[in-house]
Amino acid sequence: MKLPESYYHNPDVVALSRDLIGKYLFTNIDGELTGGYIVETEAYAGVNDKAAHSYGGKVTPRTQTMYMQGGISYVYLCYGIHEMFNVVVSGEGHPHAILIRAVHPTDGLDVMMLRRNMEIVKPNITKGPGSVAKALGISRKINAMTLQSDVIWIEDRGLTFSNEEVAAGPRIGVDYAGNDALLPYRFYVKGNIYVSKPNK
DNA sequence: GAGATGATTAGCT
DNA sequence: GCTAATCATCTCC
Repeated sequence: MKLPESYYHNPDVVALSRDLIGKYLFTNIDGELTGGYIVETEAYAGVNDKAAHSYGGKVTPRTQTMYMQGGISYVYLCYGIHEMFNVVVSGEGHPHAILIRAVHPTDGLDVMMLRRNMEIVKPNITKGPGSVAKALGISRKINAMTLQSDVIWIEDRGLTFSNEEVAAGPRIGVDYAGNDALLPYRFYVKGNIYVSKPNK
């Protein structure tokens, strides 16, 4: 049921971001299975996107992961506190990535609560990219890991959302990117309680 | 080797 | 709504 390697080789990162809505993301870290279906994504489109780390074809020890063959993870630390999980897509040399911003949890809720230091399940348990990574146990240790592994993977369980249920809009937290900050590269399920920020 | 900064979040007002 | 927390990474010297 895992999405095949070829799924990630699509060079149209924006179309894939839309398609990932409703897919199931799972991790099996330290023997604890956690996961749920994706309700919010953002596309980061290669060398021409000012908001992407890879803008202008920049390659550094951190960003080299984005240039690898699609179908792997890209995990990195932001603000010294939050780790973010991205899916690398397209082919080698094309630094396209999709940031997973929110997940609707279905499995391992108790484990997520422990990781998040929560007593009860609240919507913000997997709301926002930093929260998703923490709840699912994602860390930089699994940077550049293939999504065909048994540690982290994405499944298609036949869940789909219609175009009426999915909205597109500008990305969050990329105001510095000038005109590119306005691109409708963010996709989310309207009204879902796990979606961050504007939600209508 | 030092200085600036960010795909953010939580907690308080 | 506002702001502190907090550090790997990048950019120059």
